[in-house]
This record gives sequence, C-alpha cells and structure tokens, in this order.
Amino acid sequence: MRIIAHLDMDAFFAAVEERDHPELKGLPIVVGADPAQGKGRGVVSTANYAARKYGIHSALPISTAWRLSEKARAQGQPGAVFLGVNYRRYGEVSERIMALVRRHSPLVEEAGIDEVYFDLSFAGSFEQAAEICRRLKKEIQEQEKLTASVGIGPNKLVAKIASDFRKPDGLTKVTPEEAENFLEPLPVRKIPGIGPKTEKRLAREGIRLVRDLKKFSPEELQIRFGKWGPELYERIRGRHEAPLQEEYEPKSVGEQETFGEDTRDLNFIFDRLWGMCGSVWNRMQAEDFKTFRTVVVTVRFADFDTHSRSHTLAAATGSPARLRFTAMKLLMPFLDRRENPRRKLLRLIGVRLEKLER
DNA sequence: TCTGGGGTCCTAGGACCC
DNA sequence: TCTGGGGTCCTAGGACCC
Repeated sequence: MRIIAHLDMDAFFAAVEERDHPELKGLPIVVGADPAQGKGRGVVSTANYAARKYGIHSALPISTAWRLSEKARAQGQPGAVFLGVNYRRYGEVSERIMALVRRHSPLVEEAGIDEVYFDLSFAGSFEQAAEICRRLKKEIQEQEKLTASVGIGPNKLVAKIASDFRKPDGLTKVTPEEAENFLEPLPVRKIPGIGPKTEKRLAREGIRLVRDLKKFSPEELQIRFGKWGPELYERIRGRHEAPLQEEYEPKSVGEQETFGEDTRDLNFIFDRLWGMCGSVWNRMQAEDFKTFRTVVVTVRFADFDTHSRSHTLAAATGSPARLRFTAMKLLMPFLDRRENPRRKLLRLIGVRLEKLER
C-alpha cells in the first residue's frame, strides 16, 4: 500500500518575515513587488493571514493591494507592511525544512521552495503515517517557529489536495477508501491542472464540482481536454500513479523583465537585452550546462499583447557572443514597423535558452 | 484593478523525409 | 487526374503551477 504525504508551508515568505522581524508580529504583511505608493507594477507573492483579511492574496496586483491597505487604514485598522522578496533567505529556511523531512522518509520530492512530497509507505498504516507527520510538524514549529499544513493520501494527487483542505497548521488524512468521496464535493478548480480558464469554461456548462465532472466518460473527456482527458478521468476518482521524482533536469534557463515604465528607448532596450543575455548565460553555466541550441526572445507590449520568436541553431554552442547576436536578431523585428506598425511601447522583454547540454 | 518571474507541458501547422 | 501516410523537428501560442 502506498502512503504519500504532501507538506505545504503556510504563507511561507510572509511567515519567515514575520518570524524574523518580531516588531511586525500580528501586523498584515505583504511580500512582493515594490508598491511605489500605489504606482508599482508587480504582484503580491505572499500575504500573511492578517493581510488576507483585507482581501490581499497571492498574484494580486501590488497596486490593488496598496489600495486595499489604504482603505483599511482609513477605517482605523493597521496598514499593511510591504516587503520585497528575499529568495536567498527563504531558500536557506527551505533547505533546513527539507532536511527535517528527509529524516522521516527515504523518498522525497521537493516540489517548490515551500512544498514537498514524501513517501511514508513504510509506516504500514495511515494512522502511523499521521503520527510521523504530527512529529514533523512539531519539529518544524520548534526549530523554525513556522507552521505547515500536511495532507496524507494514497498518491500525490490526493495528498496535495488534502494538504490544502485545512490551512493553516492542518493535518488531513485521506485513506484509499475515502479518496473518492473526499474529492466529490470539491470545486473542480482544486484538481491540479484545472486552472482559471478551464474552471470558467466548465462553469458555463454548469460544471462546478468534481461530482459534476464524473458524468463524462474517458472518451468525452478526451474530446474536451485532449490527451489529458483520460488521465483526468482517473484523477477525479482519486487514482493517480505518478511516482515521486527525487530530482529532475532543468530543460530551459531564462529571464524576463518588466520595465519600470513602458518604453521605446532603443538604447535602454538593447542595454537590458545585453544584460539579460549575460546573466542567463551565467546561470546556464552555474547549472553545469555547457551548450544551448535554441534561443527564445519574448516581448510584451504596453497593451499586454505578448509574442515570442525563437531560433534553433544548426549546432549546439556555448558562445555568449552567439547568444547576444541571436537574441538581438530575434528582437529586432518587434521594433520594426512591420511587426509593430503602431509603434507600441514595450513593457517587457525576456530571453530563454533551450536544448541545453552538459 | 491591471496584471511578476521562474518554469513545464500541450497543441497545431508547416517543412521535410522515407 | 488528383494528388498517401507516418514520423520528426521547428515555431508560436496558450494553459498551468509555484
């Protein structure tokens, strides 16, 4: 019998900041882009639970978060504390938490900086597995002063949905017998792979819950969802055999940058492209790759219209000059009248390397 | 309201080859 | 006169995840 656990840190970035800055304890905290007095253009990475009471959440435009904070302040509540994202710091904390997890399981898949799957089949029973998870949560609390939510299930899919079921500081156990009933009443959006677009599309047909999706045969799901349909048929019934993946090979390395303000200043744009080529090339090397073969350049115009151009070289190369040359060639058409007849301002550019080899 | 940055995977058309 | 079928690679776009 497989027993899989999924651990997800609660409001991770914000929780680390709150812990490291005792003077902020209890205040609403928003980690993300610089709000720049309401004129900032990024989004919220993480809001702690106090900030969520104001309606602030992950992926919300930081300008909207600023407005919600001002509104709360006008009503006599504390304004939110806005902090930049300190990846290095969160990475260190993450490493220590992953080390704790590894003490309890021989098979661990890190699924991001703040979440991890681990195999507890050896425990023999779901009750024993839950006991291990309670211990782990306690260790994280004592060592790091942070809370996590854990889900235990017969596979990764059920474990992940279960960890999200009670938050924060939750522990949810779903046995193989319970899995199908556990999923039925949940919104379809809870199924990993069903995002905002698919949720909307399904809602138009009156399909909102996992239960509603179950009326379709694998063939009908194939028509609606393509290759993924038959797989989805299994998933909504709680069946999912994917093994834990202990490590994986990156397939691409890239960077993109949204400018402080939209621009058509060629000196500025070329300068940024140049800089990005350099840092992407450095990161490729740091990841132990020697060569790339495909270069992708992305452009986003002021109206959010987004395009990419890619070029695959005849042979792999490790040359940074070749990268700069190719990226430049791919970018040029976007600045040209044919591709950009209305001379739209640029909001973002990006560079990505694919077909990497060691 | 106004939308980040790092990625992965899928689809679909066209080119090309056998 | 009417024009196969399958496989692979490249390119562009889109949905999704953290």
